[in-house]
Amino acid sequence: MHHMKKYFTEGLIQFTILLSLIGVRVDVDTYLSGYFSPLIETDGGPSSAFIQTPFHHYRDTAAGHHVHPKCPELDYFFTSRRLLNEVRALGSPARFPTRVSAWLVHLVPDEGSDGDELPEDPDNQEVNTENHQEENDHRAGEGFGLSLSQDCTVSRPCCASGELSKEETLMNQENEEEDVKDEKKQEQTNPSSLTQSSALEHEDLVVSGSLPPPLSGLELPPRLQDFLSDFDDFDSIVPQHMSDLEADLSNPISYDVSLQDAMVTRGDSANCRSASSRAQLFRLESTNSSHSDPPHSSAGILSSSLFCLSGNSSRNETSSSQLGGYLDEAVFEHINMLDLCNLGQINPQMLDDMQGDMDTQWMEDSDSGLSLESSSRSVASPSSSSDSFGEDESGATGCSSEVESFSSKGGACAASYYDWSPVDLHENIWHDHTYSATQAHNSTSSNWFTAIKQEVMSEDEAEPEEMSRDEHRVQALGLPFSAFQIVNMPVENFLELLDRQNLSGSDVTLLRDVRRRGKNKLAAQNCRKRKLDAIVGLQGEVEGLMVQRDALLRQRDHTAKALSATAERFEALSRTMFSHIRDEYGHPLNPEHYTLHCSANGRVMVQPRTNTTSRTMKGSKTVKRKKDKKP
DNA sequence: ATTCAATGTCATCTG
DNA sequence: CTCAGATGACATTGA
Repeated sequence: MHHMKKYFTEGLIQFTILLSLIGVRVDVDTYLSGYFSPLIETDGGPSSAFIQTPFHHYRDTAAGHHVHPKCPELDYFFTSRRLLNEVRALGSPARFPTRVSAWLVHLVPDEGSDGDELPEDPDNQEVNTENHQEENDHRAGEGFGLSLSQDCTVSRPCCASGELSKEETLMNQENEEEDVKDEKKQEQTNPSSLTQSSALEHEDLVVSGSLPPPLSGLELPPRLQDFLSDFDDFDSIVPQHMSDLEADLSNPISYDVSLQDAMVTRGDSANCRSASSRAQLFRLESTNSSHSDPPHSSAGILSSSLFCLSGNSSRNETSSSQLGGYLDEAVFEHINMLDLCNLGQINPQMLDDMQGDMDTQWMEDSDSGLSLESSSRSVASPSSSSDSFGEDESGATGCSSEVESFSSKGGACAASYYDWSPVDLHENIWHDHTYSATQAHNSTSSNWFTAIKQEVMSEDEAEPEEMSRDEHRVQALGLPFSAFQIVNMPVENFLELLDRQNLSGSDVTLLRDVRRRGKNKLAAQNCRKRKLDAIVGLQGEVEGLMVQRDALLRQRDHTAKALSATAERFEALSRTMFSHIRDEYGHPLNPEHYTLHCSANGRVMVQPRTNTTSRTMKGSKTVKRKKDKKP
């Protein structure tokens, strides 16, 4: 189920982003009405929307597990972030043809099936014209009228007619898989090279594939070039704000991923998106991330909560971050929509099959420490790594039991996982990572042991092995307490424990060290989280100040222009006045040597200019105030 | 082999 | 003084 959902989500997201960027509003609800409709379409050949990079297929395989080895449950988030970054990188059109060409592979055979000469094909021209129109519409901010169904009139027939051979299908898939493999490499290497190669590959596909006879190889490249040339102007296609905001997108603080922990704590629910806003995909007016919709979405619990992350990430962003807001919301909203709709329609057999993979993922999910929120989800993984009971505690306030139940629910685990309410998730993710210390402290002295014991027992069941060094040391003492308990028990109980157990001095020191290290570990984690919070806050502050600075600069320019205009008017008025003013000899005054001065009482006086004072100083006293009446 | 991020640990300070 | 928490600095680990 995860495979299918992720696969479809990926494809839809990418396709949606692609279409949205060229101004086509995509209504995915038509797909959601029938969950497997994409499958039906892909039977006849890979629909352009669903041959997109199947990251999760890769991630779920042994070869591709490295994609997100630490936190598969946050895979949505990271994948969305990765897609988001890709889209952000589209500020330069270099990467874009990779996706576009994948789309074109289906577009061309469809047109070829009509048997028309491509350059003269009116439909084709219509398509191109339509694209241009969409682009123009998009420029005007009105290009959201086209629905997916319209677009599918281009791509679907080729799938239905099965004109794409199996070979071509496989090649397409391989292409996409290669894209997946090269995704990371592209990040470091020159993106244009791969883009070109990908485009070439797709072009080769088109040329050498099972194209109908009317489509000769000589005709296609110009067409592709024409089509791609449309996207060469991508920067101009994309709304102006996109390019305006590029600088901000290259923000040196990459809090998109790394600082998510910091953002987590800022996860006020007010920023979460409501599923009711599904229909407002990619609308400019809906892109302000400061939504106040409560996070009561019934679907996409994890993703919706992660959207809170997204919202938080852009919460402090000012206008210069609007693009991120647009894309974040578009991407996450799609995920939110697709996330968990119609889960009940999944074949139970498939669910069972995938359960194994899922368990494997969770088993393989290993994260030392807590990774704060992320690892808090991985409590269920028995292979949690080494040196910490912190990951045991990472369930923190009550999370472990839920995850425990999650991992034990068999085929329903995914559903139950997604059945977590957003509030629950918030409680489990956005909680203060003081772990159960607060819980233990809040509990009365009589039940502190029970509270800790329950938590630890569930965790011990989940992780009978992989104990930390301190855990091993404590166990070696033969004490009926775990390191977790020792860390989190009240100090009076800890002292009582030290007294009762007839421990040697070294053992007492060991237990004290265990307790100290455990507490300090949590403190360090909190400290780092706060630090990231501070960084993000400062970043938002800087952005706000930059906006303020820009506003002040604009205001200064405006004021300078007004002042200049006023000075010109004053000069003109002065010249007019000087033309009527005469000295005692009846000679007109030279405006270059004299200036009018308005006194506080409203009187207007004639004064020699200061820069000419040296020349006219001697005579100025006599010339001054010859006439102070306005004409 | 090197780099880097994440995390754990220690020392120290503060309330 | 002890304790808990905060934080800088360093070590370790894994990608």
